[in-house]
Amino acid sequence: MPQRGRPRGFDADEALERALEVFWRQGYEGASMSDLTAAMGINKPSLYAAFGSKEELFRKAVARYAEQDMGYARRAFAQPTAYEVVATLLRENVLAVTRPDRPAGCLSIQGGTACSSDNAAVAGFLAGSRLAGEHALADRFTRAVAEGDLPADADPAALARFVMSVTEGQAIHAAAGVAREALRQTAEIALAGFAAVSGARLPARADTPA
Amino acid sequence: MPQRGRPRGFDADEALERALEVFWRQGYEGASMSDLTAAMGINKPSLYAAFGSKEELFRKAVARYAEQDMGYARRAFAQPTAYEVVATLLRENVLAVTRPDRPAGCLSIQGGTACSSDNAAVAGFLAGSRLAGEHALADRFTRAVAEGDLPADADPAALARFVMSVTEGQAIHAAAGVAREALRQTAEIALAGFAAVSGARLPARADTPA
DNA sequence: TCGGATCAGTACCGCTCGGTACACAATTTG
DNA sequence: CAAATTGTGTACCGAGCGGTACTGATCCGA
Repeated sequence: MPQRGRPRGFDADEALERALEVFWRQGYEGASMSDLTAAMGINKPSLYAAFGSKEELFRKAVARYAEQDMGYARRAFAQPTAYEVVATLLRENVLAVTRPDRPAGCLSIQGGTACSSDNAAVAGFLAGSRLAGEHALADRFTRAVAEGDLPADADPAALARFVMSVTEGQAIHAAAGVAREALRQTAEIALAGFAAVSGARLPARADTPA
Repeated sequence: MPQRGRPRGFDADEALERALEVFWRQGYEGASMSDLTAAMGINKPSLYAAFGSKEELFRKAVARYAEQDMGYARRAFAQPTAYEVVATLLRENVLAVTRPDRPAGCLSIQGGTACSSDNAAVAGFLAGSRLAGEHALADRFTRAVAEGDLPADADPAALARFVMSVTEGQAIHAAAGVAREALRQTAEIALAGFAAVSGARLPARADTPA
């Protein structure tokens, strides 16, 4: 479709990226429209024309986040065994929540776990998307049981809940300023614990780094 | 000291309790002064006279929370062995974050992990108090190494970080509505993982419930 | 070159925020 | 009783909130 009217004077993708970082650092309620427009380099009417409302902007930011910052989760799910799925998930999560070029922690939690009653939908939306990820991990574990790299009596949902609890706790630690190397240690403890408790089949060659 | 002037028309302790619950459910920024005064049953000037400011009220609420809702942590630290410390901590944490008579989750996280730049001190204060608890757990593990119920090569700080990550993740799960029984499973997985990885000396009689 | 369409910028909307001035009520002390 | 002291309730403060009306500027197709 050919363009009609005056062309947009800013890159919507880049503006969304800036908004994402503000939401990540300050949370949904803590990010004011002034904070957002200042970071995005546009005025409010442009923001509303391009993104609809503050809440729609937030949801689009979360979608962008899921695509470009949670990609490691999809890579993890594609690993051949449950052990490697968890190893990838835990280790990549440490990197993701401590990237020097991004805010610390995870948007899904920093965005807001508690909100005023007006914005309860935002907290609910974030909680729901985290639980959806957990459900996907449980499904992956169910497949692992079928494929024999988890024992038949393993509880996929409970194991997934354990792994996600660790990653969420790590995200909170990162947001509190805990260093990447410290979180790496924790991830290895959690991984070894997962292996011991789940009875997961281990990979042939040890891949625990020195 | 004898009373002078008009006596206070409300119970400050009970009012603080109501404020605590509002902060717990809605977070520091999500709780407006109107929300607070409505729940406390007093007017704003009374609140300011009795508690100073919104932030001071919050800090007092957190102190009260630490005393009456985190008591299980002190009980846990008093257990005779590292294994029992962790078992108590994880199991009692599940109960604490899913009490039917309280908001779901944990005030220290629901209070706010991310804030507007004006309120950054609040998020920092909460993060600091969580890390202080973790440090206390690490110290308890150091003692356990000395007492021989953790092996000499155990890393107290890393183990403490692991345990706290799990409890924080569980708190987030609870706030998202995950049921107590589900979190109990997760706690048992984490406990068994801790035992396996740390090499903690197990208690003589198995105390894993059916 | 002109009309329709879309975007940008200013200036504003009603509302709520955290916080307070002030008059009045209730109590103790003399 | 009066004076001193402290809490209560109303009514208000300046500031910032999320969101928008409106005026120009800038593009396209005819």
